[in-house]
Amino acid sequence: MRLSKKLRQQSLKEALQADPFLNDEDLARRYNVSIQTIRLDRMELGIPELRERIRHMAQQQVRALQPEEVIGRVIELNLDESGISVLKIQKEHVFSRNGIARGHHLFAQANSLAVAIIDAKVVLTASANIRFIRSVRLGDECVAKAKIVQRSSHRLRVEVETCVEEETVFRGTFIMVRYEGDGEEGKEKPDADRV
Amino acid sequence: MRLSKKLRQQSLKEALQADPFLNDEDLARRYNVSIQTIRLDRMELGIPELRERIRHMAQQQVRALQPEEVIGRVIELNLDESGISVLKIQKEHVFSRNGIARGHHLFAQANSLAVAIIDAKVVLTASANIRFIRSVRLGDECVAKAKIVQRSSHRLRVEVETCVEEETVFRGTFIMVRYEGDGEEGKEKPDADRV
DNA sequence: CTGAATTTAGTACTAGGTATTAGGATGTGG
DNA sequence: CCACATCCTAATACCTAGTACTAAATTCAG
Repeated sequence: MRLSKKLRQQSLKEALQADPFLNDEDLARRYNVSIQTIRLDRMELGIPELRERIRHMAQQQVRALQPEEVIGRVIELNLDESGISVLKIQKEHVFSRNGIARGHHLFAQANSLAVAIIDAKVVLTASANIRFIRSVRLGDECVAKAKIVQRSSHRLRVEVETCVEEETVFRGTFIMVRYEGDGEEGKEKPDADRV
Repeated sequence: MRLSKKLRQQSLKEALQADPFLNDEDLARRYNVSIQTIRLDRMELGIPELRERIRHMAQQQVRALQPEEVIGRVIELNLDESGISVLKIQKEHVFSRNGIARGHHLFAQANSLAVAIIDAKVVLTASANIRFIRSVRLGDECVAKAKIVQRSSHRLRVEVETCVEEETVFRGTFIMVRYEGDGEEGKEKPDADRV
């Protein structure tokens, strides 16, 4: 038997969520209705046509593809001194069950900022000591401030503190290693203490 | 002046790499040639039409969207005991300049595994102490082993060691907090020590 | 100047639609 | 049972962004 309009539209919505690559013809076959019916349904549900849906996905892809040199957006940078980056917590950063950000995203913001403020060809993290002080939630704007607090020839200590509206949510100390990489950039691991 | 065929095709390739959303008409205007010329160029360069390009990108997007409950693939799991996950280092995990994996991806693998092995409604990371022992490179298979080494009512210590072919590349100790979340799942932060 | 390479024009056809009009089927209240 | 509404389908014209193909015009190089 054919589904009622309501059920069909409900199902249609879910089907397209699961597989946005279905065209109207596929859908018409699936629900045993005419293409026109499917089109009316899409109208009523406000679902754009296949090509628009695909285009939309591809556009997000552009953003997702960006090799995320730094996680978050750098808003201040004093090379070899300090830097600030901002990360807005989106759906993809949180546990779906409770809307709390996964720790590694805060870590990633801090870690990549620590890398970014150091002026060298190659910068790697050797170790880190971190604390997640308060939970961060969907929609929060995390402002990470990084500062170099100690440096020797190629070893640096960077402290990062991340706040959401003046409240500290994360603190970490990163030991970073830098190499000028003069002529040996692509070579194999020179020793230890890298990532 | 108009570019030579060779130069135009070179430039075309780069332009589409930078912005795959350009259609033939846009390109024809850009290079002051006819649409047909652009189409010949695409043929010769083996560049598919706009819609195919977009479709391709969107398909990758599907994979990228997967909410990555655990970073890496879990291959063994003894709930409330231990677990193992494997992460193959891909292009998107490494610094393009040297092919070395960014630290936060190793951290993410370890952290999400630490979350996964704990049997509770809500599990958060309170703090962590980590060391990046050796650099990990493009193509490496990182095998992370996590073990709960200490537990009290809602606080657990998890140790994670990640190896690439028997060689330890990462070690971390994570202090995790669990909540059974009985009836208060969606509520605001109950206290501190969360992420 | 000639011949090849290059560019352009034009036609027929395609997928996957939009937008619109109109007609048929089905159901429901009076 | 009729009337009206809802729902579904059909048909047409049009759109974009192409492919595939033929043919003519232009440009360049020897």
